[in-house]
Amino acid sequence: MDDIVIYEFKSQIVKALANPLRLAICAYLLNENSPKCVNHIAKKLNQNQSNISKHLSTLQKEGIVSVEKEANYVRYYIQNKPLLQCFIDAVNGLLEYKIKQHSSVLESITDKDK
Amino acid sequence: MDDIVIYEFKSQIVKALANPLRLAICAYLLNENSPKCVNHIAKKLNQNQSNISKHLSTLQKEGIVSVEKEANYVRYYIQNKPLLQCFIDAVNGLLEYKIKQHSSVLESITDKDK
DNA sequence: TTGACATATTCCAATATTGGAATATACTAA
DNA sequence: TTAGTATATTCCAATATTGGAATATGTCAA
Repeated sequence: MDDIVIYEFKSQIVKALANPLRLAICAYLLNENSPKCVNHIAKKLNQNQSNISKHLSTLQKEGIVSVEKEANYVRYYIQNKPLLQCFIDAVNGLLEYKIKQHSSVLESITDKDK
Repeated sequence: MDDIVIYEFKSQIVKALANPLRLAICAYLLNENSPKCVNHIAKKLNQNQSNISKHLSTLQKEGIVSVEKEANYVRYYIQNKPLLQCFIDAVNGLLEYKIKQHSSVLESITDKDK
């Protein structure tokens, strides 16, 4: 198709989620029912503060997380939990499917040995 | 969390989809009801053959597409259409949501001018 | 004001991604 | 065999991503 531009925008969203640490941050915030501050998340994920801050910033740029400021704390939360959960579920499904394929290939190989 | 390894695997799947051209390829194959060969896809998307071939290869590595060979043609198709459609739907939702946020911010700015 | 703390940003080097061009491989038909 | 076609791979330079270290910014409390 010619509307490659729209895929550019879509890929920006996907790219924001295409990183193990950012996926871990999302998974953590999805499971919590209150906004969490940067240091808290950093400690939970055993990462340094500046790195987590940067990753949260890229998630925020794509509208995936948002912030709530109080005193000198900045607390992050998932903007649209149901939507992000759909995304995560789809990824989990794709991973499961990929693993199943792998194992069925392995089985067909070992079956031939019989 | 400590199981960063699992997020590594998940991010590999997401990365395979984190590219505008690969999203366009997926969208195209999702809408078709028969496998398509490399040159065909390349022409449809107005891209050169080697580039499309490489992108298809990265999609295949993550189990997103698969091939069917006949003569000197290699035809690609989406492995699990419902799952990939879920992924695409989630991304579309996230993009719509982001755009809505943007426009509501813009509205609140113009409202203040009144 | 000052010091202490939370967060953001900059700098930088290592690594990964990207796409075009050229080349290699594979299959078919004559 | 050869030529022709489809696809895959290699090479390479440009660009993007990544994370740590250092620094900057912002807020509070004394």
